[in-house]
Amino acid sequence: MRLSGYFMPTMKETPAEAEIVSHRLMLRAGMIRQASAGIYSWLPLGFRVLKKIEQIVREEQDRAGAQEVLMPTIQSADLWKESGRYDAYGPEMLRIQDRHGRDMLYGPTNEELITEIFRSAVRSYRDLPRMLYHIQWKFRDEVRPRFGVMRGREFLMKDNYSFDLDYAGAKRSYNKMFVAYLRTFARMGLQAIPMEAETGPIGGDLSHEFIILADTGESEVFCHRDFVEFDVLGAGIDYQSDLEPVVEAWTKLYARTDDKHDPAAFENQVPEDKRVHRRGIEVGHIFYFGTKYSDPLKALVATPEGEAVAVHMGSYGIGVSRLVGAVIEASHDEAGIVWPEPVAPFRVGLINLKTADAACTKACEETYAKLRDAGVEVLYDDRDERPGAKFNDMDLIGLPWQLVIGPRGLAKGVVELKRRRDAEREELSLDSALARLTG
RNA sequence: CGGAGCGUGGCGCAGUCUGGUAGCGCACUUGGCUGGGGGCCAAGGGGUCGCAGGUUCGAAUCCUGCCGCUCCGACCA
Repeated sequence: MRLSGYFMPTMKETPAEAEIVSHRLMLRAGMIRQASAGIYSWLPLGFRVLKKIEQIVREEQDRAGAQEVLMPTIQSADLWKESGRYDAYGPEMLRIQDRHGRDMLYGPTNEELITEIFRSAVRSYRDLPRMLYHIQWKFRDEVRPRFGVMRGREFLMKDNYSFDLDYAGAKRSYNKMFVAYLRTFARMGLQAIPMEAETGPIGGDLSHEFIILADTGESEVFCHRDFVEFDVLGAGIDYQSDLEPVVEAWTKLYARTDDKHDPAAFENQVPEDKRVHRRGIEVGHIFYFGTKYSDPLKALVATPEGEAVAVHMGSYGIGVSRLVGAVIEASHDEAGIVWPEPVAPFRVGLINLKTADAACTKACEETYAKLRDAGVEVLYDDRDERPGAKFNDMDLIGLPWQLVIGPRGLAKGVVELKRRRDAEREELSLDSALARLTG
């Protein structure tokens, strides 16, 4: 992509409305624009990141054996009256009426709808287990939206629902999602720690929140330091195998958010030098809630004995749009965003230091073509701007690699390759730089 | 929903107390000089001062109501 024609309105100054760093940087980098409180438009750069994150979530859901569907944003209130949550949910739910005066709502979550879909099609234990998920916009009319996309009213969420015959089956599904979540966040360069959690209005009795550590996080967390070094991607995962040992390994150490925190237990179970007390951001939440919805909504299946029983369900959410902000909270510096490669909007930023210089521009154009031909996602700054403006913009948007080509270096036969993460710069020939970026 | 604050050009702000018809920096346009970390000179364009009503000869400024947004708290993916 050529920056000269790319819609990326960066800002030197920070809009007054943004308080936390991810919000500020997303606005300054031209990733989002606020439409109204807690509701955002995604501009090209931000949208690319959102799509990258969404795709990683999708791949790991599929790998764990879940199947993607797409349910609507607007739901009929009838189902919610049936489950009893139409009255229970409160003003967070955006209630609307269609032209016939029928009660509708903009879905804050989808347990009712998925259960309705399931019950209409499944009758026998032979059709179990199933895991169905979708990635869809939700709306929760928060009292106070804040933190940009981290706590918006409208947000993109992956929610998965599992259906099993009994608790043992449901626990197997729960374990699959537990492991899938660890993999999902690890692939984005995030160390997510599963913590015992309150189940909230969704309900249920087995639940973990996945928290990433970040100084600007919204909640206080307490955990064992060993969590920070756990590696989940190293070992291949067979989702057909018994995952209980993996889940146990990840849950036996102390890890709780402040509302579940027990100082005495913390001090008992965790040696002083292993105690971590930091702030964190919730990026995922998994629940087992048994027959809470299948009972009232009569999602029944026949057992091998021919008895009709309510299915055991779980739900598993990941805040996809929240993750964009969360990654930035976990990965930035004074100059701007520092994208982990898997979620970066582009892998390489190519900087033409002097577009007026024919030789320099020729080298840049050729390099741009070669990188694209090699399948590298590259953003080429071909604007007629001062070098300083280009450097600052490139640091701000945080692409992992910057390839800097200028007349001065070309005269010596070198270009500069800069790694955004640690600002390490290296002068090398254009060919070796290309080899590095395409290899 | 309690508490606090803010709405003045695309962004950041001054002007409001003490009423006299709107200003600064950045950005933008044109020309020139420039060119390795947000340059310089010159000339320009752009604002119903959130909305509505009121007071006044005269309102960004005073009064009333409304709307929007932000921050702290309680609450949540």
